[in-house]
Amino acid sequence: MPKDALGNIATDKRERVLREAALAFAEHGFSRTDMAALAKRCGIAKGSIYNYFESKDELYLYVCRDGLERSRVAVWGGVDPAWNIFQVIEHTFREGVRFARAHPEYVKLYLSIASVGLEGFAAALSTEVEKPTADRLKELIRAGITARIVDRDVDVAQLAWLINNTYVMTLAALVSEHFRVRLQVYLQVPSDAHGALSDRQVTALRDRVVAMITDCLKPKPAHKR
Amino acid sequence: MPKDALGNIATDKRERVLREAALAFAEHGFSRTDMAALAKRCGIAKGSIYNYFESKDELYLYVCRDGLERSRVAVWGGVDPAWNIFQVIEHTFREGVRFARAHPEYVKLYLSIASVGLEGFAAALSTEVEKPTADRLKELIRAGITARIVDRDVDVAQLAWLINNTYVMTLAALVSEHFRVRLQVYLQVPSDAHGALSDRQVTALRDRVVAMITDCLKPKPAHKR
Amino acid sequence: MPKDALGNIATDKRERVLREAALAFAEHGFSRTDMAALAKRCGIAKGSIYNYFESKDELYLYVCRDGLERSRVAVWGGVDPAWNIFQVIEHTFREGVRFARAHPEYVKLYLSIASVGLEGFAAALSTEVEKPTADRLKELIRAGITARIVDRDVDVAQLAWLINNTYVMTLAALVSEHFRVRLQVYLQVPSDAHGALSDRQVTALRDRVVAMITDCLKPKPAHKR
Amino acid sequence: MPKDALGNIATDKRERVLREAALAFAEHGFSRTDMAALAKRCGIAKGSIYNYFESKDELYLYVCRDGLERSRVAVWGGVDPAWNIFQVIEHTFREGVRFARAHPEYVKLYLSIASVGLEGFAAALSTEVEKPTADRLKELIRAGITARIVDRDVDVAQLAWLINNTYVMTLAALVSEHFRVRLQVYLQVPSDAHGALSDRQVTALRDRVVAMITDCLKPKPAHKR
DNA sequence: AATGAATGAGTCTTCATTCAT
DNA sequence: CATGAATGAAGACTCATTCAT
Repeated sequence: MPKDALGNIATDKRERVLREAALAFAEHGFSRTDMAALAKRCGIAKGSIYNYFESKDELYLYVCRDGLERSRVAVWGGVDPAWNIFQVIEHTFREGVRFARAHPEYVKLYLSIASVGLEGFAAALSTEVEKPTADRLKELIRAGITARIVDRDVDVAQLAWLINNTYVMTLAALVSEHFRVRLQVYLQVPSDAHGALSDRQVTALRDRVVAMITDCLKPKPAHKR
Repeated sequence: MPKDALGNIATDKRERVLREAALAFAEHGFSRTDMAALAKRCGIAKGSIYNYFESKDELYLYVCRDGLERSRVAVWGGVDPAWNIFQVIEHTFREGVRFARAHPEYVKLYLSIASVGLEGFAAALSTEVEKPTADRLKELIRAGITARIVDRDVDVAQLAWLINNTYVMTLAALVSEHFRVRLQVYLQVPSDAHGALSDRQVTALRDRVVAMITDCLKPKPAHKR
Repeated sequence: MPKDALGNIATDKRERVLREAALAFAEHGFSRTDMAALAKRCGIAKGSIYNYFESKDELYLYVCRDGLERSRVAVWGGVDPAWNIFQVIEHTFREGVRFARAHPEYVKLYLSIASVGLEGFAAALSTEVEKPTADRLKELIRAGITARIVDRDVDVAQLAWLINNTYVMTLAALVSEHFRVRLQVYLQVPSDAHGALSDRQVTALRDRVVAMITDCLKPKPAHKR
Repeated sequence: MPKDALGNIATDKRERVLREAALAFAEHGFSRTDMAALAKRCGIAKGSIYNYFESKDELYLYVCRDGLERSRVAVWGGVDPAWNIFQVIEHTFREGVRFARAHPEYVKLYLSIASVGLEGFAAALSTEVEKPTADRLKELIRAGITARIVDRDVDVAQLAWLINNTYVMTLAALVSEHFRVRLQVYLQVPSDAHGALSDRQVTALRDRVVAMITDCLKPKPAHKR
């Protein structure tokens, strides 16, 4: 969808544009991001952006897609096909949290695609983004049931949804003021003066959440009989 | 915070302004909502809005707050203090879903306070909105444990968070394109041509979700022994 | 020119309106003075001003005229018809300075009628305001020549103009940032931290200026022969 | 202070903008000058002005400064360092009057910086504008005293102030309705139907004023003895 | 491909004035 | 005569996009 020119420029310039655009959109939101200011951040001329992309909309869509792909690679890239659901959850939550801390802008962009006023974008991305994860989670749960490491009575789809809800809410808490406050109100995690969570707290939180999910998956003793 | 004039005008005019503003902000988002167009929708002159509110920002904040209060009343207003956690969940999910279908705009506004670029607003509202629900849920779970209708080993705070996550995601699916698609991808709920969920589907979904939560809460057979 | 209503309201309310209007116009200038804010300062409703005056323009004109009349009374009111030019200058400069310190707003309004963009107003007021003073000054100088206390060779009209120029510039320095700075640059009068002139400095300045004028008027020794 | 773009555009376009802005501000005053109308006068788009200047305020300040500099060059540019005070007064009044007739807008802008409501601007400009002239005048008077062409008893600072007061009032009379009326009331200069002064009258007026000043400076016969 | 000046529709906000109560 | 809500034209400023160089 971007213009050919995007492929013809130096790699580091392309990376710079995509990075700064992601940061800008994440920081100010779509509407409040100023193309002129963005160009300046990128160290290029205003007009140059329009050599790479047709419009602000297209740039936004591309940056979102690109960011979601980067997330996917970071979180699922190292997943071993041989792993079971517990190993995968352990891994994806760990990598997801790490990625959210390293690149909050991409998580923010993910959250923003659900934003009011941007539904036109969402339609294009939602399935594309959610389907692969949903399918893998469900497949892993089913495999877990077969392997008798997951309770046989669970509602597979529902549980996959719950796991991903938890994942999304956990990452959201790391990048969004609102979700961080919400999480703290529920889980009573103290925050420092600026409201940020420490590495230690984040790790503890992640482990606590993973434990909860594991607990939901585990075969119930009563049923083992 | 609004100007005195807001309190001096006819009730139905005030309601009209608040309703139309909520609809407009929910439909287009904060930035893309045009004050002139909004005034026209309200059937008043552009300048009149500025007799009621200092600025677009103040109007937005007021409308959000107002909408959140309306949600609270609709969902928690009919809760009987004598009810246990299961009854309350049953009730709040039922009323929450009903409210979301009747007034998707308010749910959208709730989701929007987490939006990028509006974090200044969020700070003012997040705790105010989340705390009461969090406290009540946790209190109900604790009471349930005491009454031996809830598993004694659950992590109270975590479970309250999980319940509310589920609530939020369910309602979000009713008002947001992205969350609806996401839910359908996970739960494989079919949608009609326009992507909307039928009443029947929504009811079934709600019951399925409530059942899952109930299942998480119930004392585990293994522990009963 | 004002409406009848102005004459029908309590005297203290009328005084309040005229005083606050003078202060407001002097502080912000005509264009930047807000009728709503002015009404609030006056402790009356916005609409009430329009019961007294047809328009902002009319109010402004009336306030200017009123202020100029007050100046005239304050400065020329106590002038004894028997006094000579030196006594009158002594008196008017003393009272003028006193008035400017007590009511800088009226002096500011005088200066403002010369402002660009308000020439329509000026036309109505200029002659009305300047003529009486010009005539009295010239008459006094002529009488001084007859009485041989003023040099017989002076250009009467020119000197009257010069005296009034000096008067205007002196008062202007007391109420206007620019003219104060200008005067200080020329006369090297030090100012305090806020740039204001002390009573002592003002008195000294006034006497110095009056002395200069007196010097211009006095018969030249060379001519006495 | 203006943006870089101002320096990058064609010289004639820049000159056009500065000229039209000076004319517009001088004609209507700051507040009543409409940026959209100004842009049209300049033959450019509304937004273009904002490529050159941050705001209306900045444009105004720049135009004033620029105009004052032009005045300075026009009036003082041709002054020969060897000239005495009489020659300089003769020259500056002649050139000042010529400039005021050719570019009344710049003289109006000078007068406007003293206007009520614009005092913020004045602070920045007053000293900058007045100091050089004040210093040169005082130096010339002092040199005149040394050369025995100026009365040794004059108050140098005061006389410099008086000379400049006269200069300002004379030029003001050429560009401002109020000051013209005021001057005519004092000096009984007749005006034509439109109130304007003819070239002949202006020249006569100028010579009369210069003569008065010269008279104030000249050594008094009494002292010559 | 790069630049950045030019554009003008669009947006928020102000404010003098009116008028129903 | 008092009030203050209502009006809508006006005005400063923004910004995505274009295009000549």
